[in-house]
Amino acid sequence: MRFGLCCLFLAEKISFRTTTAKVLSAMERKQALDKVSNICLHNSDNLLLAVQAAQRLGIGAFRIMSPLFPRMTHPEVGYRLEDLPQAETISTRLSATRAFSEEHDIRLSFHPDQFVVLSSPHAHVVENSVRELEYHAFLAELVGADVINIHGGGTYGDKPAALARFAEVFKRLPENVATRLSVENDDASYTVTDLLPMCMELGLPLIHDVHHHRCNPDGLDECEATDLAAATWRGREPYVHISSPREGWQGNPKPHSDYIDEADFPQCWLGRTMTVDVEAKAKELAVVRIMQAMNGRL
DNA sequence: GCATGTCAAGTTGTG
DNA sequence: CACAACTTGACATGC
Repeated sequence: MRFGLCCLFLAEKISFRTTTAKVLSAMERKQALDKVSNICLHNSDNLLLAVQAAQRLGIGAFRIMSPLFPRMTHPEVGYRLEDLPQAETISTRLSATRAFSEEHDIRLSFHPDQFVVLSSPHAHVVENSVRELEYHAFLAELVGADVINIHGGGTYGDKPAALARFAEVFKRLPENVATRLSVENDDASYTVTDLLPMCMELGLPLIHDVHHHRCNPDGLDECEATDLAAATWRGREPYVHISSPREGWQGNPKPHSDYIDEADFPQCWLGRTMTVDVEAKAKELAVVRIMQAMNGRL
């Protein structure tokens, strides 16, 4: 079992920069490309530092933040890597990240944000979503990430119809996206039970988020959900997600706490081969703490 | 320096 | 009906 860190560090001096479309659009094109080039290089440098820090801390997976190349897909201020003055240095840095990650078996993934909705009835939403997935796949190929994980999206009052739209879009995705895509149960709409038939049909891996499962239960117990989701990975190492509720289980359980409560770690995960992404505000400190708490029982 | 408002994008649930 | 939540802060601006 390996544990994964999501996007950011708390104590380590590793940071990622971003910018906004508004700022870039107020600049001359060349000036904007200079600015974004500096940010992309900074982020590529820090991504290498991130996987090195993960390796040093015994963390076996890292989720890369989506805006590694900020606003790359924006219709007005978007750009290609080769447009950036420092493109070559940036590529070199990403290759180094890939080489380091492969050498030390650090698994890399992406989790595009809520705007990626393949089940939407709106053509422009789906179109933007596919473009966003292509951007993630482009980065994934450069750094050697094997998973791009999204949610089912909205239900629009009819889950089967929404999932049918999802499936149709999936079948048209470019190969570099389709071979990396996974879908995760969420805390409001789609459960493991909802997603499983589509995942089996499409050969699409299902990520079991046990916190979402507890917020949005479907009758499966955690072991059943874990087993069924794991089978969709067809021999690849399954991913699962865990977090603890900030206000405890008696309050609103959805907001994430700083650390993982050991009691929230499913017993039936013990001894399994899988990647456990830790979604906790204390970031690498939370990952290290739960790894130590579970030490000897994995 | 530090506080504050803002930032592309979707959808759902809460007050 | 506005707004927070989602995986989540960081940047730009003005004092």
